[in-house]
Amino acid sequence: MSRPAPSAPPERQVDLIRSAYRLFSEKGVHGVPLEEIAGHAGLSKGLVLYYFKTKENLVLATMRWALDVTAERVRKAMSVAASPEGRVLAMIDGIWSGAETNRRFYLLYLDLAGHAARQHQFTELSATFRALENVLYAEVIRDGNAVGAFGIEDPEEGAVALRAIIDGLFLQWLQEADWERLHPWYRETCKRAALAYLIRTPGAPAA
Amino acid sequence: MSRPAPSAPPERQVDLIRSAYRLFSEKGVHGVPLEEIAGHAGLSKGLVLYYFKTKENLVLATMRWALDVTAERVRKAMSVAASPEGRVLAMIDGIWSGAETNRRFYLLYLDLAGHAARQHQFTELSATFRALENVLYAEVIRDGNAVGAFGIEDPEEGAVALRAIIDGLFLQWLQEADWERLHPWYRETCKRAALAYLIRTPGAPAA
DNA sequence: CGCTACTGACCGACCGGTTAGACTATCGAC
DNA sequence: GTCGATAGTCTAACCGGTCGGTCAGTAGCG
Repeated sequence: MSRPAPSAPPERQVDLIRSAYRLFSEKGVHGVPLEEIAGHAGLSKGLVLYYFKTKENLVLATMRWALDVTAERVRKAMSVAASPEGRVLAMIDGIWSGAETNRRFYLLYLDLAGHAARQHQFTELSATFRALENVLYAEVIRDGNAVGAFGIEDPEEGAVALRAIIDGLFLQWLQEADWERLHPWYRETCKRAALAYLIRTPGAPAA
Repeated sequence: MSRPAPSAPPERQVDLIRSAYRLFSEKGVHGVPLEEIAGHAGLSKGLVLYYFKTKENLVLATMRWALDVTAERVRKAMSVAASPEGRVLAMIDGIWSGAETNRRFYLLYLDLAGHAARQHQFTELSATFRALENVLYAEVIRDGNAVGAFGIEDPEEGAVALRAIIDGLFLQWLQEADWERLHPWYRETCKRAALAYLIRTPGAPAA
């Protein structure tokens, strides 16, 4: 009754990953027993191990999934605008899409960073993700340079710095007690800081 | 013999905190049992609970201690230089003091951020620390504005952004597989990014 | 004697992982 | 067409290790 027709098998794995994602970001990876993840998805603990073999695998899969979804969201947000400044602003709007979503993702991302610094399984995962994102950022910067809007000598380094501004603001924002109210302020601060960094000669438009 | 003359009582607590600090940053707060911390300091587990009552208290005390020590180090580093640019550079040199030290501190700081976002005990601690640091940053920016070296409208916001650059670079650096080699590069990138953000009109000295 | 520092044995909860088996579902053999 | 056989999905009960915390008690010291 509770599980009438066994739907498509891969379906269940995604259910588990989704409920793991939510719980991990709420309580931290170490704070969530497998039983809770399974229960939250209406399944039994044994099934989690059946599909993922170990908890670490589940964590890995969950992070991969979250990274993919988020990267895709950002990529989509960037593709609309035309001018370099516009693309940066659109990108930042896309990244700071909503308090709840951002909080969930970045809390998990924090866990990932901690794991990446200590276990090479996670190091690879985070390196891949960062490399992908940084290519995007560098692209935007290169475009901006080409039109004369930005003046960044080394676009690769610029990408790292731009990313630092974003990540660093998220890191601070996460620790705010009233993060929900402050979300818009951090988003706008992010825009201002990013443009202040990228645009070397203010007031001078295209070349 | 092993504990001949009971030295000053607070001595032992600092021993425990120091060994906790080292182990927490190596393996993460959840990865270190009390017994290991005590053993590492040549004491028994019971004593840890005797002094700190709970593990959470020990974690709190350890983070407080690490924050204090680090803040003091940064404060000292800033006080030497004269020009605004010089102070910023000295500050960044002071912050990026060494790969080992930085890694230890920031890995613990990452844990703190995660806890701060979920438990209000830690929220307060991190808020206090951030407030203190941001006052320092804002001060430097205000000084730079006054001499015409910087062009930041809102020094408070500038402090948050400056901090974001630093934290964000640390966050990325931590996840690098070869963090030891890359430490100098990140430090210099930090300087360039900070100055690029702070100095609005390059080439234009004092007002 | 009483106080503080300290230990080691112990307890109970928690949790990742194992296992035996139930319940289909598909498919070939007759 | 139906009857095993085999495979895939899923559960519930269980196991064993780990770890925070308790406690009874010892040792030195004023």
